[in-house]
Amino acid sequence: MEQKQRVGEKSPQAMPRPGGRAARIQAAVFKAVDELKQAGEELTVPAIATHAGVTPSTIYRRWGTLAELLSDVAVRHLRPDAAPPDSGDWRADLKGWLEQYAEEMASEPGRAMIRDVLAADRTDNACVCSAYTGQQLDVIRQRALDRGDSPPDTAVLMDRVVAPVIYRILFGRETPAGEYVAGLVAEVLGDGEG
Amino acid sequence: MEQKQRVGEKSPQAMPRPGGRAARIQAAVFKAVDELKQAGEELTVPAIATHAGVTPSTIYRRWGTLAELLSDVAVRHLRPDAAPPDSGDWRADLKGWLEQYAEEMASEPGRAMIRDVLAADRTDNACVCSAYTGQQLDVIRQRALDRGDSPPDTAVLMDRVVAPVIYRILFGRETPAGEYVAGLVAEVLGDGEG
DNA sequence: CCACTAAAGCAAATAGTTTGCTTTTAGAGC
DNA sequence: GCTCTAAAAGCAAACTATTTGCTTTAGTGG
Repeated sequence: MEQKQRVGEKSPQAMPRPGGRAARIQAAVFKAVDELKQAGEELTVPAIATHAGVTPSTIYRRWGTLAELLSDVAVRHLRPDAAPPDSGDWRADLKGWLEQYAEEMASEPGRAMIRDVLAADRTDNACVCSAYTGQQLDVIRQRALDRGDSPPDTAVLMDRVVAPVIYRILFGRETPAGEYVAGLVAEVLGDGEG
Repeated sequence: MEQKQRVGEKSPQAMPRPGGRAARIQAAVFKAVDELKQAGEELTVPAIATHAGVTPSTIYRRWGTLAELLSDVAVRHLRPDAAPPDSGDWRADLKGWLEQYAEEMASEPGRAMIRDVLAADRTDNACVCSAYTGQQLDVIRQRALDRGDSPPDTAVLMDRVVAPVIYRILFGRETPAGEYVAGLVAEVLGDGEG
């Protein structure tokens, strides 16, 4: 018989058997990570396992390493929960969105999440993460297109605006300020089209 | 007598007592890391210690964690060993330098080094790493200035050319190709001035 | 040359990880 | 709905890595 495969979610962390238990345990473990992080506890696999009411070996067998688990937790939080606000002025929306994005990513939790995503051996989470960003930009661009405007390509926005912000967060001594971010947007809008 | 402080190197890894032994052991450990990596061995602290003829506790006390050690090893390799070649045409030099930089960073060893640098808790190594890049760019810019030309600011080059390359390496599904890199340079040179 | 101290060695204790085996449970076919 | 199957969880015993207290070594300054 052929595969029926009605996968409930296409979330990170492929679940070859999407029955209730797998999901329940995954949720418990993710919650445990969040709660321990919140509480400022040491994030170790045994600690997470205990807090989640699960055996360490369960975590090791599902995720392999702590880094992979933390990476999955991070992408989860990096998934945007809403489309960028729509003010009717897509340039302003772009600027606003980027300012918020930069602030969020430059914050300590934000930086930690990026670090966690990148620390995993598996590279997919990083791609997913940047795909989320691209999708947000696409939403803003689509609104511009709908109004007959011609916004820069998503790839251009990623290169000119997202990449510099992330680069500075990862490699810079000080975190990118709002003024700097606004400058990036102004530039890409300024020379992308008259 | 005042401090004589003939510090052999001002390398990363502050050495409060620059006597011969500290340096010898550091070198032995770094070499051990390189050799084990080369040999495809599992990179663990005990393995490195054994290979370096040193106790694990020495490594733990000096570096704290494997991640910190690997980070220090990585910056060491990321330090440029020579100034960018000088062809007399700084635009060509810039393009050539970036192409080589991108290729090096996008290679498996290159990616691993960036990962290692970013994985450390201490954030200084990442800054040092980007400072190296800035210095290389400065050399090229200085040549342009010496000829009365007006190259883009280093910060602009970092944002427009280095950041996108690194972003794509870290977050992208496929590695930035030479054509793409050349395009970035062309753009920044194209609209930075005339 | 001696005293002083930072750093290394050593080894025991602790903590984290892996693994073989057993048990549970979701899903498929009847 | 009931059984069968196999993926995934539990358990516990190795195993490996990390931490730590104490001792020893070796640069540095007197």
